[in-house]
Amino acid sequence: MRLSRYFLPVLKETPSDAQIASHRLMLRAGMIRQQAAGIYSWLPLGFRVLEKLQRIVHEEQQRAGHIPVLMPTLQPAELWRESGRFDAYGKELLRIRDRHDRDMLYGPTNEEMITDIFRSGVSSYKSLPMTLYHIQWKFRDEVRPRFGVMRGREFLMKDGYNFDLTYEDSMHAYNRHMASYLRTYERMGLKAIPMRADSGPIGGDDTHEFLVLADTGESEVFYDSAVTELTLGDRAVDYDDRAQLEAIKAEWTTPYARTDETHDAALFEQIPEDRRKVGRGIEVGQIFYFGIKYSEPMGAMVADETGAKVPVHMGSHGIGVSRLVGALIEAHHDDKGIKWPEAVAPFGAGIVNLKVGDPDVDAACAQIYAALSAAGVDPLLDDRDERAGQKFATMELIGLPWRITVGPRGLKNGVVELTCRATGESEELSAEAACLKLAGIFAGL
RNA sequence: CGGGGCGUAGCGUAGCCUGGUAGCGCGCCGGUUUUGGGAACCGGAGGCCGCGAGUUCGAAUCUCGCCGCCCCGACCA
Repeated sequence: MRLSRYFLPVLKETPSDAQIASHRLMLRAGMIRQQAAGIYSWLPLGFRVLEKLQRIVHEEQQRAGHIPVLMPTLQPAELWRESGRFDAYGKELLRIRDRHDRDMLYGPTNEEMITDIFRSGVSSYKSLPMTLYHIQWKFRDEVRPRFGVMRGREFLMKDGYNFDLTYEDSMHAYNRHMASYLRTYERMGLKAIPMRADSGPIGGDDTHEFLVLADTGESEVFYDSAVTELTLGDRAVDYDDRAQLEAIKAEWTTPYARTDETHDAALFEQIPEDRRKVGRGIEVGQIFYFGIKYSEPMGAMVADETGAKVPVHMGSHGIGVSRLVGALIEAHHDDKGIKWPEAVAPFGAGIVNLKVGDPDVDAACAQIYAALSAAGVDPLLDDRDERAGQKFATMELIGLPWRITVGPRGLKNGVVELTCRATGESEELSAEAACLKLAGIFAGL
């Protein structure tokens, strides 16, 4: 993309109603624009990040064998009356009436609807196990939205629902989600720690939430630092291997890690003192097992081997996709701006043309642009007629992981400058070498 | 939902107390000089001062009502 043809409304000054870093930076980098309290438009740069996150989530879900669907944002109240939640949910549920005076709602979650879909299409245990998921906008009419997209009223979420014949099968689905979530966050460049959690209004027995450590997090967290050392790395995960998934779950959930809701001071004290950590975290996902809470009242039954109709065991599992954008920035920024991990950066590299109009510089930039595009780096070329300082500041603000600076001075010596946003380190090398290096870095993503 | 605060140009703000031509910085447009870290100068465009009533000769300013937004707390993915 060429910056001169793009829409990137960056702000030099910070809008007054943004308190935390991610909110400030998202507004300043022209990623979002607020339309009402807790409701945002996603401008081109922000939309790119959101799409990259969605792609990773889709890939990892499908790798785990989960099946994508798409359910509507608006739901009929009838389904929620069946489960009893239409009246039980409280004011966070946005209720709407259509022209025929029918009660509708803007879905904050989809347990009822997915259960309805399941019961109308599945009647035998032979169809199990099955996990359906979608990525869709949700709405919770929070009393007090804040922190930009981290706690908006409208938010994009991946929510998945598993259907299994037995408790054991359902726990396998739980572990599958645990492992796939770990992979998902790791791919995004985040360290998310599963913590034992409260089940809240969705209800359920077994549940973990995934928290990204950040000073601005909304929850206080207590953990054994050993858990932050864990990494899935290149490990081959076989989602059908129950023993392996059980082991992964044990590995991540054995070290103490809890939010203040479930914190147990006595247990915490048993951790060696140098590993005992207290901090704050941003919740970016949660997995639940809730058994037959919905399948029984809503009649989601299958015939088992004996022909008896039994309610299916279910769980639901969410990843806060739009919130992740904020969490990523909280985890990766400095006083100059955002520092995107390569896998989720809106563009892989920025090419700064220091002398627009100079035939040699223009030609070199075009060449680099073509090479990076061909290599899948997805570059952003700053071909505006602006001063160097302004271009550098923009690149740093929007946080592209790599910057290639091309000017007459360097070209005279046959070099360009390659700068890493994360470390701030620069090196001079030929344009070809710079492109080759970036191609290598992005090849694995 | 309790407490506090704020709505003035795209963004940040002054003016409001004490009523009388709506100002500044950034950004934007044109020009000249500049050009490897947010340039300088000259010229310019852009405001129903959140909305509605009231008081007054006269309201951004005072009064009342409404709407919107933000912060702290409770709540929450």
